[in-house]
Amino acid sequence: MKTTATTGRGKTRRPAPASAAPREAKHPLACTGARLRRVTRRVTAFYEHHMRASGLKLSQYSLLTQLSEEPQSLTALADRMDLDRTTLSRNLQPLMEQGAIAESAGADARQRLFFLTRAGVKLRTEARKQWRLAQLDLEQHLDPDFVARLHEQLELALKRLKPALPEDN
Amino acid sequence: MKTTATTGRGKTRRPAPASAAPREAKHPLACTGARLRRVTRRVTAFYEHHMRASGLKLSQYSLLTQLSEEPQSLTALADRMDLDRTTLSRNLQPLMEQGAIAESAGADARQRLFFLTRAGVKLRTEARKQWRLAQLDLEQHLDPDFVARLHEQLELALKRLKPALPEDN
DNA sequence: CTAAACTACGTGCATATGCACCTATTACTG
DNA sequence: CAGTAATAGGTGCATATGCACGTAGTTTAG
Repeated sequence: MKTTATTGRGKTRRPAPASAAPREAKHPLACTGARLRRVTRRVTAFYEHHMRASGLKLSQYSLLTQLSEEPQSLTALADRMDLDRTTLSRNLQPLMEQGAIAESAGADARQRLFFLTRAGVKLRTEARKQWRLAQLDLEQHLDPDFVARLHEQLELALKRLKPALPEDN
Repeated sequence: MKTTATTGRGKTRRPAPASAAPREAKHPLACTGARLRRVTRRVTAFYEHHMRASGLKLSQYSLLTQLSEEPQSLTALADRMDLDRTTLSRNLQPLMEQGAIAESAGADARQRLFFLTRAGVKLRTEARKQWRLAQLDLEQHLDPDFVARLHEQLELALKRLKPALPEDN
């Protein structure tokens, strides 16, 4: 196998082929998804670092926070968080085993309503301190206004993508 | 097993306990991490939907793209993508089994240099068409300028967070 | 030159994420 | 009311993600 077959130095930054679509005349059409994923990885690491002491992952803290507002069914929570039902179901397990979250039957025999136990409330309250430090530290690194603008953009993106992929099938 | 015992009245949705949250006068100090993760989930789903036909996940396409520039070692690639080395190592496996990526020894006996095989190049070329449609569709949903601004912000965030968590230990 | 330090990578474990497919209830319909 | 559609969840499978810890090759201190 020729190791360098396809390599051939690709640094010749093309001088705009003048033939491309108008949209790309401006930007190189980079992958938004990959960028988002990458930034999310780094930012997540940032939070995890701070929240380590709390014994909660960022995702778990988020879950507790969502449930702290009111008991919710799996589907409702999944919709609210843009999470797959089955993912959410499994994400809840460690927290249930840990006794932070419990479930009760809903009006519907199929439904399971999840809610924070007393221990869960306490756990979240403690973790919130760490989360707060993480958030403040992040805003210090990124600049508070920058973060505020980013939040607006993220919210807007969510709104605009909502109808884009409602429920495929 | 029904754990409903302790629950009793699960439907007593408490009327918003007059929450004491006067702290954040300016903004509600929302979680940037959770928002990013949520948007990333939705955007990822958007891409996956389009790329389905290619047989590649967005993450795999990203990997192939990174490697298409030049063969790289695990660590180098991991650094470049803000990915944990071990995560990257495992993400490469399906692509290697699939024959899209292969490895060769580097100058250093410890190192493994990964590169696209001929099949990998082809696979990526094909997938790129789908990716392109996804990207264009996304930009149509979000507005191209919006996306451009978002990219700038994400890049800036990366830059500003770079020194924040170099290599913990 | 040898032992410690460093570097590149791997394994086991735990969680995160979503799809295809399956079961149990409930709602709807003729 | 039987039969079907719609709803709420679950399981198995595959990938994604990162940490703690372990191993082998490399560099460096003495």
